[in-house]
Amino acid sequence: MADLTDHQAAAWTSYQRMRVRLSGVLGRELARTTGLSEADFDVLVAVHERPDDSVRALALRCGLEWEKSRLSHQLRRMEQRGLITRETCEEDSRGSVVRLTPRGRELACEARKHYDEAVQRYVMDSLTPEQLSALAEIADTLLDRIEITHK
Amino acid sequence: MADLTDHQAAAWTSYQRMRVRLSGVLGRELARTTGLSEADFDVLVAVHERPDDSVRALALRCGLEWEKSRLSHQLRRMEQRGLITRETCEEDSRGSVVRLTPRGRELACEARKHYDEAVQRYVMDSLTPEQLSALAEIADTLLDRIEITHK
DNA sequence: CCAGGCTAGTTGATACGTCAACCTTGTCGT
DNA sequence: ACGACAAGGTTGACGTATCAACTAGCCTGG
Repeated sequence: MADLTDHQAAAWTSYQRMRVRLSGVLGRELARTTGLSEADFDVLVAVHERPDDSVRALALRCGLEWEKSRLSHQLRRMEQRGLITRETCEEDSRGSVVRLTPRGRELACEARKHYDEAVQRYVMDSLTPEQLSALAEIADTLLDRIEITHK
Repeated sequence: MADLTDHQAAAWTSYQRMRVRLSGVLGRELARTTGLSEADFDVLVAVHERPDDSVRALALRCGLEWEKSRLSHQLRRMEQRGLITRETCEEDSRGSVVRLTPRGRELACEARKHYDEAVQRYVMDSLTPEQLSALAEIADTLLDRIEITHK
């Protein structure tokens, strides 16, 4: 197996730096404007997308592609801060149903607004339509690749 | 400020999924083959690139673009595991100098090999040269953008 | 129907990251 | 020369991520 070429290594470095910086600024933007972490945000948005602002924990877990213990810890903290509630599930009493509190709903909307605006500002405003399409295509290609070699 | 278009939102989602999956597989690859975390790896490689396998903590911090407390915590853990040592700096007794232990050096080389091979396998093998160049250009564009709006 | 295994979720331990407070040492203006 | 301030690092507290072990409810073959 040959080493990476200089060109490849440079591209990889740029990607890594971009990745770190980007989640840095987006995360700080969220924290500053709403006091939420990205994990909080992901959960709130995912739940808010469901009818009734409530969803089975299992479905949430699959949608987010999170470890079950990660979700469990995160939900515990969010419940303590009054963003969500947890009830035991009707159909399967092993399961639990997550529901947004009014405060959770409010923050979800607020955060979504700020977040999208930041993505617009930091990403969409800088890339040409061709670049954006190229990025999507690259991402989907790599996702397929990972999927395949890991199944 | 207009909402993101469907196309933009889809591209962003793909990027996010790719980002998460990719660091997931690369991280697990490192852990499996060498027992190192990505943080360990970044430090070991950065130090190993220096003459004498040693470097001023400050320089390391700048190179990695890490918070100072992050580096401090990380170095403490790595010192405990026998990967590095810390001595007080000659020229400036506030500072400290990080040095690889033999074991640290060995792991740095081993890990570098596995990591590059994984990048090759998961990324380079799937992308056309055009896609790779496009990715690098996108990353550099966004890095500039973040740099500018944040200075 | 019931024993084994499977599944949903929780818990505890440990590692990682960030923030703010702190300590020590250098530096610079006066 | 000295006092204030800045810089390099450490520490503690807290939130976050992962792994492994566990609990409890469901389901299926015999």
